[in-house]
Amino acid sequence: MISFTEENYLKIIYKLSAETESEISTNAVAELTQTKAASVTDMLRKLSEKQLVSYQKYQGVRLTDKGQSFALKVIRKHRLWEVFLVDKLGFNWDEVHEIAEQLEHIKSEELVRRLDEFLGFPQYDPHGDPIPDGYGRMPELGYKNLSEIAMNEDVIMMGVAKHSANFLQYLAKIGLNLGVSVNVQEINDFDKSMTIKIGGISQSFISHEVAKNLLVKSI
Amino acid sequence: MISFTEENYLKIIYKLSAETESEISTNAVAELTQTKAASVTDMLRKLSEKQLVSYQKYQGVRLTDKGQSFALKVIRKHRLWEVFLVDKLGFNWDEVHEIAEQLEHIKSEELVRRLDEFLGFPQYDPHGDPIPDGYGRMPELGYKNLSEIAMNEDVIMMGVAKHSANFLQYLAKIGLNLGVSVNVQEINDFDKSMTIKIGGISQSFISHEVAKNLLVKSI
DNA sequence: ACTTTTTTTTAGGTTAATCTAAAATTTATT
DNA sequence: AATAAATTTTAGATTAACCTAAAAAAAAGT
Repeated sequence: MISFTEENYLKIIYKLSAETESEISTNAVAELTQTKAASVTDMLRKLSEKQLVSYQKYQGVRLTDKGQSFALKVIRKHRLWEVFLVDKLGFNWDEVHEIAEQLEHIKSEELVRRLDEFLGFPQYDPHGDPIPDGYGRMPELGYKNLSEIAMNEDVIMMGVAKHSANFLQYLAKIGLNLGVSVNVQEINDFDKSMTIKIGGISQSFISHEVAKNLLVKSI
Repeated sequence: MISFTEENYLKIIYKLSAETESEISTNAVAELTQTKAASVTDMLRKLSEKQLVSYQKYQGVRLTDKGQSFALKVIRKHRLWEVFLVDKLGFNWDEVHEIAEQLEHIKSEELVRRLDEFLGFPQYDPHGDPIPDGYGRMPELGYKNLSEIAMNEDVIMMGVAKHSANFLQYLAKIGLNLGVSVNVQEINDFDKSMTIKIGGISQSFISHEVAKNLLVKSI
C-alpha cells in the first residue's frame, strides 16, 4: 500500500522531472513538499526500497517506471477532479487546486473510471493541462511558452505553467482565458516584457515572468 | 485543526449515541474504530482536551455540542457524497460506503455547499438516511422498524439501519427498494421471522434480524 | 460482603513522518 | 589542487496514532 504522503512525493518528483532532464535534487523536492532536506532523504530511501524511485545517495532521484505510473494516476485524479469542480460545481479555475489536492488521494479505480465518463472523457483540465489516460500515459502536447513566440505570430492560449490563485485571477482579469487568440505586438529588449493583443481586441502589457508561464499553440 | 482520525472517532461516537441514551463505553468505540480499548482511551482524553467530548475516566463518553456539530458535518458530507455516487455516477447503493468514508474527510465548506446544490438539496442518502443540514441539525424522521409493525398494516420502505454491502445486495435481490410498499402477512411466534408482501406483488420470508434493520413509515 | 470477571486505564513501546544540529560529500572558487 | 561554500546525509528527538501487558476500577456472581 502506498500512503498519502508517498503519493505526494511521487507527484512532486514527477513534476520536477518534467522540467529537467537530469536527476532531481533533494532540495528541490524539499521545497515543493514544504519539508526539510533531511525528511526528504528519509522518504527517498523508503521510496527506493519500494522500487518507486531510483536513488543513490548524494546523486538525486528519478522515478522508476512503476513510480511514474503511480504519479500519473495521482495526477490523472487531480485533473479529473478539477474538471468536475469547474464544469459541474461552477468553481473558478483559481479556486480548485487545494480541493483537488485532497481529492486526488481518494482510492477507488472504479470511481475514477466513472468520474471520467461522467465528465465526458475530458482531455484537459481547466488550466489546459492534459489528463493522463487510465494506463498512466501522459499525452504530449507540444505547446510553446508565449515568451518564445515571435512578434506578430498568431497563437492560441492553451494552458498555464503556474497554478497559483493569484496568477490565475490576474489572467482572468486581463481576459487571458483558454482558447483566446494572442498576438505579440511588441517585445522590450531590456526585460523581455511584451505588449500583446488578446482576442483581437484588448491590449495588455505583460512581464517576461508572465509570458514564460503561458502555454500557446500556433494556428 | 481536527484530524482525519479524530473525525472518525466523533462520527462513531455520534452513531453510538443515537442508539443509546447513556454514556458510550470505551469498548463500544474500540469495536467500531477497529482499534484496541487502550487506543480509544488515549483518543478520548485528547478529544476531551479539545472540548469535543465530555469524558470522565471509567465513566464513558458523550459528545459535547461542539463535538456533535463536527460529527454531523462529517455525516452530512458522507451522505451527500453517497448521493453523488449513486445519482450522478451510477453506483449501486451497496458500493458507495467505503468511497464515501474517504470523501467525507475532504475539507472545504464551499465544496459541500456547491455539491449540495448540484445534487438538488437532497434530504436523504441512497439508504434513506436523512442528511443533516448545513448548521449541523439532523432531521427527525420518526420511522419505525419493520419488526414493530402489526400484521396487515401497509407501510412504505424508507431506509435501512445496517449498511453492509451483503445486506443491501440481499434487499435489492428480493426487491426491497426504498419507496416500495410492504405488508406483513404473517409473523412466526417462535423466532419473530415474518412473511411480507413487497410492492403488492412478490412475497418474501425474512428473519427478525432483517426486519429490525428495515425502516418504514405508515401510510 | 467478598470474590471473580469484565472493563478500562496506565505504562512503556512501535511506526510513519517530521524536525534540528552535526557530519559527510559534492560543487564552486580561487 | 586546495579551500570554501553549498548540499545532502546521519544521528537523535518529537508527535500522532496505534499496540501489548500489567494494574486499577467497576460490574457481576455467589
